[in-house]
Amino acid sequence: MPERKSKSARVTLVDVARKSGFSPSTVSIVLSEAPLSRYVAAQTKERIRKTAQALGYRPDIFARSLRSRHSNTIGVLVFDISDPFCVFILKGIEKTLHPTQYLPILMDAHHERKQFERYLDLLMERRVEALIVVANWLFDEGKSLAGLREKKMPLVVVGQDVSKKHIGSVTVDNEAGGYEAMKHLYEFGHRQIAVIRGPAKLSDSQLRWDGMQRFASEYGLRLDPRRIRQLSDTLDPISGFEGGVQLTEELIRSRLKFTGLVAFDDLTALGAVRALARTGRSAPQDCSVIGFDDVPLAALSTPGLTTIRQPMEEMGSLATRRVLDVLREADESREVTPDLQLLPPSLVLRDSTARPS
Amino acid sequence: MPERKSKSARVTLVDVARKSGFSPSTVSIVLSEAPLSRYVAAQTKERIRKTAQALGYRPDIFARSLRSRHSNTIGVLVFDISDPFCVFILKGIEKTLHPTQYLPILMDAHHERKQFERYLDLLMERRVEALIVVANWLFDEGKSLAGLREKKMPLVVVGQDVSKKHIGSVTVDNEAGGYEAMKHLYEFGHRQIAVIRGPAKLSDSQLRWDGMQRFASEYGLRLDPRRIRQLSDTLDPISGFEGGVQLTEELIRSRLKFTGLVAFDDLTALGAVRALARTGRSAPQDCSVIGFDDVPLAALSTPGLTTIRQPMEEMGSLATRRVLDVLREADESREVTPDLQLLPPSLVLRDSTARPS
DNA sequence: ACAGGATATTCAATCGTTTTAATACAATCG
DNA sequence: CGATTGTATTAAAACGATTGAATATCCTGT
Repeated sequence: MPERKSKSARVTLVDVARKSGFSPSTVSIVLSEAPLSRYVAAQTKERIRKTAQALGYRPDIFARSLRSRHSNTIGVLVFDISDPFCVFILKGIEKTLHPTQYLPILMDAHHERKQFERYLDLLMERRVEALIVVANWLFDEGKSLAGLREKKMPLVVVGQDVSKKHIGSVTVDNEAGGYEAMKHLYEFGHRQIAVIRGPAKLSDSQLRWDGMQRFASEYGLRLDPRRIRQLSDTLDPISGFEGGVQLTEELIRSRLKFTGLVAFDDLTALGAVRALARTGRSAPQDCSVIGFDDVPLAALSTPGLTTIRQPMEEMGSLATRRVLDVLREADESREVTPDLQLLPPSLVLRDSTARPS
Repeated sequence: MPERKSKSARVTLVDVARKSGFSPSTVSIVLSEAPLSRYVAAQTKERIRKTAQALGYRPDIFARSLRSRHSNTIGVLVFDISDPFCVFILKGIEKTLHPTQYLPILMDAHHERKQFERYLDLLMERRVEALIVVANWLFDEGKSLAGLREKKMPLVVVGQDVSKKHIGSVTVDNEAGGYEAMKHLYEFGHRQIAVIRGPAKLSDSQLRWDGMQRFASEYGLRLDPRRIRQLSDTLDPISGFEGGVQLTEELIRSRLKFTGLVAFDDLTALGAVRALARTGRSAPQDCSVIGFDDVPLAALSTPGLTTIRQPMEEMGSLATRRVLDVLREADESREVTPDLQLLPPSLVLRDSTARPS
């Protein structure tokens, strides 16, 4: 007599139990490697695993999560996935999460506040156990995020410093980066250096500028305010490029000589390169240009863009390890003081900078 | 006397039922807008919704999915998220899914076959109701994917044509694109045109080349085989750039004159631009260069890259609508013949092409 | 006055796990 | 020898929703 025909294709834990001759409890304990499995005879484990394999059993994650109160997922909320800045952070997150039990659930806020809130909500609904926010730009989502602290949801923001709101943050050391950028041009022999600062609302902008000023004062370099420009506060990530083009053209029209230019980021730098070309100049012959970030484009443009690299994959990885740490200490959760972690930038030398001619 | 203190913060459907004075069934029916809610008095609905709101009730998706057998998720498996080609396809998918009940779950195979299989598995485990595969490059995942057909899982591949395996596919019309690229250079007056074809293993390569040949034969243009090169079959998406540099340098060294170059894709084109620059030439003055794809970089490089645009967002959107259609017809699932849908490419004119001097 | 349909609500079973407490037996201890 | 401890397994109660069948009431037409 054939075994009773299963009406649905679904193989359940009870099926495995029946077939293997043990109770559902035991099967569950073995297959989910619960603490109690310490007491299960090796032989039993073996047999259960074999039959599970043979039947092609796959646990139902919904039933499992419902009962165990664990979703085994971590929410990743990114501000704009089309910003090349994000992608390698995501890679870092993913690689770090890969060997763990956790699965990342990725949401893209498309740079819109409403979307951000909505997806944040959706992630809560999906019962993620922790949250990583990848924010290249940030308005004042602090409010939405602060609410999470009360729910004891582990949270780290990467790319922006919100440690003042007692939210764990991972960023590059922007101040050091600004310092390095300026230093690089200075060491090549540039003395008349223009700067395109980032949007005022972005904390990165000030920090990078601080670094440049620190270098200038340490080395007795004068940064003429007339050679300093600032990007406007638009939110579009691409606007850095347009801004770079315009502000560089302005600088050129001002007739004030400059042999080097520190751009806020790579997109701005590419804009500068474009502006130089439009006016019959070129980098680095007529003006050295250095960017910030080291987005993938930087290596592919001509000339290859010299830039200050953010260790993006490492940033993603670090952020991930932080939330994992919190998750592990679950109950004893010592309420680890959420603080800022800075990663060092590094200079990537390509072809857009050279000695002044 | 205060109401009984809830021991957990969790508000459940039963709580709403108690508080509103209706049974859990009714509450469920109302809040999930089940068919039966047609019969529920408007007043009742109102009251239930109000108390749910007041209590801050959020349904438990695990319980819900467990019982209803619906995950309300759609898997999106991308080959390599750092390929700029993908990003806008993802945007298209997301935007199309946004107004629906479905949530995309994104996985990145990191260009590795093993990862691909693993994530495919994970998505099945998560009980996604449909699958969209975003494949810029594709080995022969046909096998893994064919298995899905048997499980009646709606599936569409975007970016590669696997319609021969009876798998729904959405791609750009590569043949037409190749035709257009060649036509553009021809109309500018170029007659000595070099071509860097794509890797042999990529079906795109042949199709684009077919289109170029068709144009050539229609217009009596001779494509000298000595001006034709082909990228090697490496899998790294960035390799297009390196390949572009090398093959263009080869072409230049060959002393064979060419005033225009059709590159396989934008990265290859950027490589060509780099090679020209290295040898003291420049686009478009010494040689017009046209790419394919219109990745974000294309607009930001200097010179801006003339290219054949793939309507990426539209491709993502179309793919999504296709799986949604299948999901809607759930039971009557007429087993819609999975076939290929082609979207038209378009010429984007920038600064890397011009009349020959 | 009653069958039968439409409206409005509820009962109770169920989805597939995990987990707590219980059972059964063997070994060890004082 | 009774009590304790440690192994090995299981029974049964959750987890929080959905759903098919059942109940109850109200119309409406004949």
